[in-house]
Amino acid sequence: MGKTRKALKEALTDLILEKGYEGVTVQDIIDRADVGRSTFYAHFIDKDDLLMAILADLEMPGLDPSSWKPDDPAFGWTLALFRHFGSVKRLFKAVASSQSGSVARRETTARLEKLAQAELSRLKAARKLDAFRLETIIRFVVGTFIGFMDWWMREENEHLPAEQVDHAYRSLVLPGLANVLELELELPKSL
Amino acid sequence: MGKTRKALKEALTDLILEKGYEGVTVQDIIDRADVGRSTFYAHFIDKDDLLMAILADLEMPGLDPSSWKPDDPAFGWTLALFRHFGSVKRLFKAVASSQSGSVARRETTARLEKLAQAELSRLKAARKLDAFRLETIIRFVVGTFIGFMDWWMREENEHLPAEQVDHAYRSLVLPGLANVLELELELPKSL
DNA sequence: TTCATTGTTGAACACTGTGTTCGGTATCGG
DNA sequence: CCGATACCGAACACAGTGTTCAACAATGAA
Repeated sequence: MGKTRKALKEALTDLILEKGYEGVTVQDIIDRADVGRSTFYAHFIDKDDLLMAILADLEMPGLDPSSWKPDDPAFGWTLALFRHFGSVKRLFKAVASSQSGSVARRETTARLEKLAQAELSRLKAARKLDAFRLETIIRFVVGTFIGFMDWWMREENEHLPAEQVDHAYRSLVLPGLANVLELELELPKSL
Repeated sequence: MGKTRKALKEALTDLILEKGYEGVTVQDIIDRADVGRSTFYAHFIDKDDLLMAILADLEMPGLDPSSWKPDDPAFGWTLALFRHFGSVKRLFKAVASSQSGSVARRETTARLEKLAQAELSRLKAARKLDAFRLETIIRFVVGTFIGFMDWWMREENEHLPAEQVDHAYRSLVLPGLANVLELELELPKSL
């Protein structure tokens, strides 16, 4: 299992939440994990590498597009995503919040873009739109999703249930999608 | 006028565009600006301070809420904003893109949030919504705006006219606003 | 038990970058 | 010409990174 690796991951996770990714030094990490300096470098190339290892623990199970049915509601999986990230809040905050290294954030964004990509082709949106417009839309869907996650992870909003966050997300984002995709989507009212 | 200050600002602007904010060292800056090390620190506290000085050159003239009329169209100022940032593209890319220090980005976000704040109170949205919902909406408006700027500033999209970017922005963002604010807005179709 | 393997340790080191200090030089208005 | 101000650059102390190495500990198979 790797006791040392685990200790290092937990140490970095804690430290990021305490003082932000940039502010954490390798010395801080090995002190917290009670591990020798050379041991750190025996396991990870550098701080970024350790962060990516933590990111790997943030898998998105059951959210792969292959399980979607053709007649599922459009973007019906957003609630599942919010729920999942909510259940590993600590990890997500450490790894993908604006406080963290941009490496991990880019990785997360890239993964979500694949999801959105798959969804749009399932909806046959590609028929009406060129690649350029598709990319714009994907960036919009993912950018706003991460924006909402950031906002949710702020201390004042942590207590909100995933349902409410998802509802807010859908109220603000789906109307725009319906507009440009010329689709009828079930729109949540108000906020 | 400050010849040295100007040289330093231009040096950092260039260097950020070449290799990203994080990758630029003080040594790089003073070499490029052809300025002594101690001179740098005589003018600026550190790299972040210099970045903030560049940010100050990115003023948003004529975009202050005090000039708005009560019957202006809702969010009618977005095009002016896109145009303005487009006209100082280099500066904006250096200072507020995802490549740059998060300090300047936060500053920019904060300024835009004030704009959005003012717009929402002009629209009397505050009557229907509590502070919590208002904040959510403001974050949405500003987050998406910066997202579109980021996307516009990418090399492949640089050539796009501000009008097209604004149109895409409005098509995707305004419908959501109309939905939650229960307002009728002029919605641009398609993309 | 013995032995080899594998993981761990911490000190020492070279290196890069930061921010300060200080004596000396250039420039320019009055 | 004087003096103020701006600039220069070498030297320094400091913090952090990533590497190396000889020694030590733990484990498990024969």
